[in-house]
Amino acid sequence: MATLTTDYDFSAIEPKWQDFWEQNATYNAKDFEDKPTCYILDMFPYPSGAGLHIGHPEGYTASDALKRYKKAKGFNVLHPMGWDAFGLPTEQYAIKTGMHPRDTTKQNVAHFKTQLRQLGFAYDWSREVNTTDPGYYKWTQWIFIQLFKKGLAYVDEKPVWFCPELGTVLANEEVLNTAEGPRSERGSFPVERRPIRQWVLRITEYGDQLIAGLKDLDWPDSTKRLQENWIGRSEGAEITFDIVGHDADLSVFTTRPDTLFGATYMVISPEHPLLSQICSSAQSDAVFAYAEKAKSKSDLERAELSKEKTGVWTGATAINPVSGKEIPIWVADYVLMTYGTGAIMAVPAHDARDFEFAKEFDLEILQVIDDNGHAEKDASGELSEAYTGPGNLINSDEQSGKDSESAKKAIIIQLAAEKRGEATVNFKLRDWLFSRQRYWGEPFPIVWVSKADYEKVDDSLKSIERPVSCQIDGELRFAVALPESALPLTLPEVDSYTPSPDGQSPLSKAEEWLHLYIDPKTGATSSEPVEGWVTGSRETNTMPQWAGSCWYYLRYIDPKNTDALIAPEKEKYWGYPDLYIGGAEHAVLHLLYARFWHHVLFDLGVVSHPEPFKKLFHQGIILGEDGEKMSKSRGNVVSPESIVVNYGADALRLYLMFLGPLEAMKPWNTKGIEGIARFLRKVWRLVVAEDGTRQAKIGATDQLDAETDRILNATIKKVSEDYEALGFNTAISQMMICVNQLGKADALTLDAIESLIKLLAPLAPHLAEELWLFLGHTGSIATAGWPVFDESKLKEDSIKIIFQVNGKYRGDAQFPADVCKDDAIATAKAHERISAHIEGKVIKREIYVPGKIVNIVAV
RNA sequence: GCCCGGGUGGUGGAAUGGUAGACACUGGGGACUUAAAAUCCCUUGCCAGUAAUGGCGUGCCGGUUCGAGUCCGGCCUCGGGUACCA
Repeated sequence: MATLTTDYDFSAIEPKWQDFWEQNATYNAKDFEDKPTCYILDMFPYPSGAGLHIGHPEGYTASDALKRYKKAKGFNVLHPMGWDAFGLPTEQYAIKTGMHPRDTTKQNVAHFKTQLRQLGFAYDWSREVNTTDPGYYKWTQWIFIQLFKKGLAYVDEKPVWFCPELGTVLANEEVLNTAEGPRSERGSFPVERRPIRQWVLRITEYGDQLIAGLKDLDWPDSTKRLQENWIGRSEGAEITFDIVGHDADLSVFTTRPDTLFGATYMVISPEHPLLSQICSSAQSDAVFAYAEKAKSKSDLERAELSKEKTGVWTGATAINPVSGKEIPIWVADYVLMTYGTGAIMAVPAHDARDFEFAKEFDLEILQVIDDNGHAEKDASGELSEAYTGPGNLINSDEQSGKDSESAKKAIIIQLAAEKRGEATVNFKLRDWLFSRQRYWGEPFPIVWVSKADYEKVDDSLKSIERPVSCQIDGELRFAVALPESALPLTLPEVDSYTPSPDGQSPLSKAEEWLHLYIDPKTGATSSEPVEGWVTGSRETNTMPQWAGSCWYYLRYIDPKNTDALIAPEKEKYWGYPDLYIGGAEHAVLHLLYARFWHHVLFDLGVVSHPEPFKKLFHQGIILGEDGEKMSKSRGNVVSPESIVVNYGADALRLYLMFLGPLEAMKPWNTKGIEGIARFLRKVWRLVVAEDGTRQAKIGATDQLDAETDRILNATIKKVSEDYEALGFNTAISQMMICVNQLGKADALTLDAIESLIKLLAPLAPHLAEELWLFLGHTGSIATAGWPVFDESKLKEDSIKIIFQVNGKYRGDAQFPADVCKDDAIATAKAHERISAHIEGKVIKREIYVPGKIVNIVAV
């Protein structure tokens, strides 16, 4: 099968080896093989119609190279690929063209796969997964049922972001705050708030575990911190205030119970349920008008327009539970209904927002924490800013004199005794809005039945501790899970993929699919009435795209299992991914959602480790040549395909890695690839002579000259270490140095050339395989092992010592490797330039760093 | 505002506290060639000098050190994330 070209002809070489790896299953993982395992995971792509972007091959080259390196080192490597194929663009295309999203997906996947192959990525395609495959989403639905039964899923009608253009609700995280107002992240369409019935997952119940689990993860610190901030755990207290003249009381959450004596007013959110009850008749018009205005604004708009604080007094007052003072209750939109209790105690002296508000409306500011001179004051000694630091309490009756920390505890204990408060923990993290009013997603395996029928349904199909109910078409309905035997619940065929303008999913029009009869004992379903069965209607929402991507890394381990999500013995053999490579744009959402599901699966006993991704690496973004983000509108997009045509996949791979550190954001530079192309031609010519025969100097000696030998061994060492640490850019530099040196040498050993080719193989696999074959080997270089360096060859027999005067370089000299301190210093002082610099000066110190430096300190 | 990253030649980037600029790209010069491509060699931080050499140089200011791109403190600036979370 050899193509004996005399020149480096990548277009002939590359497809041949791509076929070879696939046909020989060279890089397929083998379950239970008696070798150390290595599971390398890429973030799987959404197969869009546009095909691969230059950003995809960056991370994928790194993982492919690492995979080949690990394989050569003797690991049983699992490196799979799949498709995150549910999602909006495909569905938008379906709405426009009427083409079934399934068919579009099939085409796009085929295109992506071809492109990935052309780049030489040798995935284990026998383990390919596709989130839209019923055999896959059967288990996505299965996981949902487990969440449902554990009481971690519920339905809520609440104001959510709705995008009329996309016809669906969006999670808070999928909405961007732009100059034109809130817009959808995908497509940048206007979005609005609408109350719609939603499935929600109680991710907040895992808040503590998700924070605690971060501690042992080998992730970039910045990503861990990002998740930590996003979860936003804060410890504090819930405190109850009596309202004057009302039976109702008002609870607030605070992280600063130590400042309670300084609470001089309270604020409730405009959406607070108590608002209409407590506001006085005199104030009700003003309060109502204010609340209406606030409601029309979103959280994002409120924040945006928050240059000045606004608010209205409700006419009500509350009692400060420790000072007994009567304090006014205001309504203001700077207090969010979605965090804590939707109401706060305002301590203007020690909270920047409350301070600003108090100044605006001339409310009392009482300092209760001694700032020790840290806070700015005006001429009359009044605070001119809030002091938010800790300190000893003042103006706080019996608590005065205590420091913040002990006062917090003391006040909580006191309040708890009076049943007016308790220590609590709050999270910034909200429950996860888990439904979309779309067609192209996993259907919920849920049937809605009446209350009377619900009571007949077997417990195994229910969320027992927390029954899920809601109003559908004016009737109270209860959620029942389908039994496992009914999975997968597949998508029905529909006439139109267009969601209705009222926010109903296209599935709501699939009448035959929608209405059914269900056996209350087993959950079996039928489209015809059966004696003793009850009527029900299916859930018409579908799951968001995150669902399928939450657990795909598990399915690669056991992709075809029809009886379980994953077989326990395979799960134990492979464990979790040893390395997960993907963009930092998923630092919060995908990685948090997947961790949440994995924690739940761990609690269910499905997996044996609580955390899915022990080690995470973010590849950087490749910018356009103008240093800006690549985008069609800027016209700076580089297509991988055109590079492959002109330079070959090996050149593209090498160049992507040579651009800079993998984690860095770096601009593309088309000219730079010439250097890599030159390098590959040099490697080729180092082995293959112009007449197509082996270069005569290979094997012309059985001993390399010392310098070449040293550089070769140093290269094996550095390249191995760099691959291990994903430092591909410096590995390539070192291989260039090595190739330049091998080119200079008069005679080479065969072993030297073979070592170099092995080192290069992970990054330029096609070229390496071809040269390996050319040198007379049969079979893949993947099985040829990894070169080993000889430590003794790294030592130079003469070493260069740098001479400095006062820390400045002034010369150097060669010494035998075992030179002693006194000789080095004596030689330095005798050196022409050194003596010129120390002449007439007093030598104060002589520093000798063995084998490296002599520094003479002279004044 | 807060939280992360960065700032090194004309460019991408190298540098366990030890000669800053490895390795490349670009530019300049040369060899080979009828010519071009390819290839090879020299050169390429700035200033002064024919040169040897000297001075200056890793965003800015200061500190620690015999010695700082690297460690510490304070700024400036660019990029990303976040948005009143009590």
